[in-house]
Amino acid sequence: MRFATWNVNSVKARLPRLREWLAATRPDVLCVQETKVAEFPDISDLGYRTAHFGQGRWNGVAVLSRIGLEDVRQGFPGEPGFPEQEARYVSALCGGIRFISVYVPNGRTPDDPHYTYKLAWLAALRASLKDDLAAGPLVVAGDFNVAPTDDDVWDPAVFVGSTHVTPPEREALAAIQDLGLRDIVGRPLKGDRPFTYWDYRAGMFHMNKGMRIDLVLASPDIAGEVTDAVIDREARKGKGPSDHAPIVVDIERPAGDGIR
DNA sequence: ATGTCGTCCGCGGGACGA
Repeated sequence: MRFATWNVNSVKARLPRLREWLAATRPDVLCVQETKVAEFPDISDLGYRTAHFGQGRWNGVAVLSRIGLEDVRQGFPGEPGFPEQEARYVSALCGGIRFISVYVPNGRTPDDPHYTYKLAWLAALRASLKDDLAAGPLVVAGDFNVAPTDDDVWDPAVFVGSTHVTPPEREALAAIQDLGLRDIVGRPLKGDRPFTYWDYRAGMFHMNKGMRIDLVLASPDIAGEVTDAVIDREARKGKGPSDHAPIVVDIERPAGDGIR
């Protein structure tokens, strides 16, 4: 079985590349972030069903699956809003695994109300995941907007005083992992840094000045079945890429336990 | 790092978010 996560930065702008990538990579399940549309485009011709929580101009998350899509949940109990709920969480059961696609609030700057919102959102997500973990195998994947350690940013000195690297953000993320979720780090296909995001500006991708802010966290049973995990930097190249690369994970479990 | 790209409004390019 193969699954993946990808912040596409607008599914409308990315649709040709998303379709090509799905056809070439054929994940059984894909967690998508930043769809930026109200309705997800029809990709049923590629064999995928879609669970989408869209908001329109901002945010938007989806789970795409070709191995079944049951018990869809848009948002989670106790989820904070700003002030209203935003489209940052959607989950579904696919082949007996709960796949959760998350787009964690950016936080903007540490003195911004959005930063407080980010910390509250992560704490509430932790409480929700604790219940989900008790129910069975799960994967929570997406754009966490937190670099777990200084090794996960191209130059820690540049990020002093910025969001994504502050101790409270890292502690909130660590508290989620401490539930027993394992961080499945993708292999970089070039260089030795597992970055998943490079700013569009200033040739950052070309210079490999990136960040690892997209994460795949898996329950122990799933983590123990991982045979490979790769950051598909090819998807960050060329004309009209997202600023994030997909993380593609292979596990030895047969796709969908026959549920297709 | 603030060098780009996406959205919206609304018809040209500015405002905003990331």
